[in-house]
Amino acid sequence: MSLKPAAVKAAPGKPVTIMDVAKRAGVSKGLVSFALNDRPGVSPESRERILAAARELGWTPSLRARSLSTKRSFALGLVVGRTPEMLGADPFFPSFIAGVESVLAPEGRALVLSVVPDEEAELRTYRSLVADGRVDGVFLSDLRHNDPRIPLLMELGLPAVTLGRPEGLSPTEQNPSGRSPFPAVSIDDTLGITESVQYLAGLGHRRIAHVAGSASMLHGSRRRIAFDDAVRAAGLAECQTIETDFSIGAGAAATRRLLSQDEPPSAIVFANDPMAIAGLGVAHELGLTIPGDLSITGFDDINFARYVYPPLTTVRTTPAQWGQAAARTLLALMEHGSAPDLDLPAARLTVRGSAGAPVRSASGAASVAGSEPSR
Amino acid sequence: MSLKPAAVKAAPGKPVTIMDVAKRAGVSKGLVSFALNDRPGVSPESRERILAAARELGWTPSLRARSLSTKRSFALGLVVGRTPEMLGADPFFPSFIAGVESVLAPEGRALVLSVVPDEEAELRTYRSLVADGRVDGVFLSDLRHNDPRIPLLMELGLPAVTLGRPEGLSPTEQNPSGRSPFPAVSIDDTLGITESVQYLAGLGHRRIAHVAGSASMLHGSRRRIAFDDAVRAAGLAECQTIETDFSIGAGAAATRRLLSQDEPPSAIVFANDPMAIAGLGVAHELGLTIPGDLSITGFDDINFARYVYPPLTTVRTTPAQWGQAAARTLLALMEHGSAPDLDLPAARLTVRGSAGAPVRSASGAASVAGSEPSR
DNA sequence: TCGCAAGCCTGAACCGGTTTAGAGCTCTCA
DNA sequence: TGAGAGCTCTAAACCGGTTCAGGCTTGCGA
Repeated sequence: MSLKPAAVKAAPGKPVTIMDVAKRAGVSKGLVSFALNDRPGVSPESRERILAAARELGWTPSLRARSLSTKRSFALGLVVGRTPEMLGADPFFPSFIAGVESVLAPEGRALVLSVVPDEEAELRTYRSLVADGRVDGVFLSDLRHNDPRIPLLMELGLPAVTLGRPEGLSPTEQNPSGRSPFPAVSIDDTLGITESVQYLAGLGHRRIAHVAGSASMLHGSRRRIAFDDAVRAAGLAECQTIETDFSIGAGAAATRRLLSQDEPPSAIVFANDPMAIAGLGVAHELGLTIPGDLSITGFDDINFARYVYPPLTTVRTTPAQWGQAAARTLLALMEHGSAPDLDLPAARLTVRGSAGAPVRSASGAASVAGSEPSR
Repeated sequence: MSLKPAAVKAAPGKPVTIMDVAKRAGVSKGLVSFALNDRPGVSPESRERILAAARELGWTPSLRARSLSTKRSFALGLVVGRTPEMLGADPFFPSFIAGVESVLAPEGRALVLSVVPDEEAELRTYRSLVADGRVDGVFLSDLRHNDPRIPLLMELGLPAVTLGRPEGLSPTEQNPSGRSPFPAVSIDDTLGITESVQYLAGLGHRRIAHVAGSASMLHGSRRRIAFDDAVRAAGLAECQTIETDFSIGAGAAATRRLLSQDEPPSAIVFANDPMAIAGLGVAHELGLTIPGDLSITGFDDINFARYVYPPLTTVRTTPAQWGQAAARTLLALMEHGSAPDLDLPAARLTVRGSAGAPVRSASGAASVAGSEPSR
């Protein structure tokens, strides 16, 4: 009885099917299916015989056939609505995807990725993913106010997990409560902003500016609100906020604008690291010393943050863990029909060198023109 | 005759199938299939009637059923063998993927993405993608010497496109010529390195170092050879090369090592931008002025390059266009069974501020303090 | 007028699984 | 002893397309 190992598929002629296994085990193909999906109604002996036959033949059920009869695709989708530049600048997605993959791969699930430039293409993509039955569920990132994707996914009946808790959905006929029906996996990012402001205020900064992300994005406006709250709590005068689109270029432009004012801020809180790094560059270009003349904090703790000069004081997030948690939640949702919301540990401030005590504490900003103030 | 637009699927009950269309058009389902895939043997009238029926019912053929009977998946795969950190630091893949997507989406093809940490997982992933019939072809990036993926893909019979021309395959039984059977889409990256060295030499640099990528990667060793050649052509003494793994951290460490020598280089050519940016940080930290005390060039022209200080002189590559070209080539390969190699325009040097004339031309390292040379 | 080819079309097999109705058997309990 | 329950298992339908063998018309040349 030569038990050939699975690897020996020998004849490249025809792939082995469930029928081959059934014949070899001397049962019907239906029973093979039952055994494989370990469902009740198969005697232990038969089950063993069937599994052995499958092993010997090196048989794996055809995903395609399974897909057709079960109407599932065993794949999850991620649609990223960003321009290539925005995507490239921000390491969030690569890390997030790596986290997702680390959960999906062992489960035999694949990830279908789409990158689309605008909202119209984004919605169209969800529609076609569903129409083609490409995916069984999707990840929803970069939540926006009154996000059109949520009613769309409800309409399409596609399971989803949101990265963060959606808010500001206007109630619709289908969704009178205005609440998202999808589980949310969230990381509190307000604490990091709060800590940043507290830290800066504690160092003696009185004029702190905020280079915010797009207010149409939930995390953009949330961080902005956290900033305002923290500023108020710290008893600082009103502090300036500039809204951007989260892009590097916008971060540079905002920094330039802030620093060219009569009374420039002595510290800037950036809503993400790429903008903070651009801000660092602008400050250097203007001849400012960091953190002497200007303190800078970022958000995300991207890989670069540690290696720019001075190393960026920033808020550390963990996109890979977020990806893992989101993937697990989505799988659970699909398996049990529901899954609880999940809150990951809040993002905390990581202190490095880009923020420090201002050279002159409160009075006025150091003169900007010449690089060296007095000395 | 109410022609309901496709969008009106009304009854969410049962999805429309090819049978519904056949009935409505008064033909057999076989003929519908023929008409849809416009194959000969369908009269113009029938074809028109069938397409109209399909339109009226808003019918799209089921991808799953098509997959089962045609044994195709209408999806392409990309397996990225990088750690999350490496992936996140380098915007190559996001841009590349965006380019790929821009070609795939209109064709109704999807992209299946896998991120794996090591070579073993990488090879396993290709195997399971094929076993599951998830993809009809794959992109092969980050080519290595004697790349094990090439014989594997040949064995699996999976169409592929290589990013760059593979070399150094040892001949095997199946592949006695040792040549890759897959079309290659390449960008000459040696010109950029050559230009970098020429540019630096032209500015008066005599001691130019190279922080190279991993020599096990084809582009790593190719850039290194280009560097050596260019150095020789410029008549410079032997120049130092440090091999790294392309990571930011390694770039920083290499820079530190180079600059701590008795006779440090006056210019460093980095094999990618993340390392160059880290180099910039180290130089600043050591109190060096750039480009007065140290000139730096990078490779790739990532988004950050323009916004660091000083803006990075680097070699511009176009990953998105590479992605487009690779996707088109892969589609052509799958359609016609073969596709020609394609060479994209060579990457060229983009001059910004991070490289300049050394403060003191040849003799020794310049004094570090002042930033303005003479003017 | 017949034979034959070409064009159009149908019916059925097929892809490789899942699922369901029900057959056959054994066991239990009245 | 016989009805009914419970278990194991089979056969066949089904998912929704593609593909192929062959049937029916029609037209043309012999």
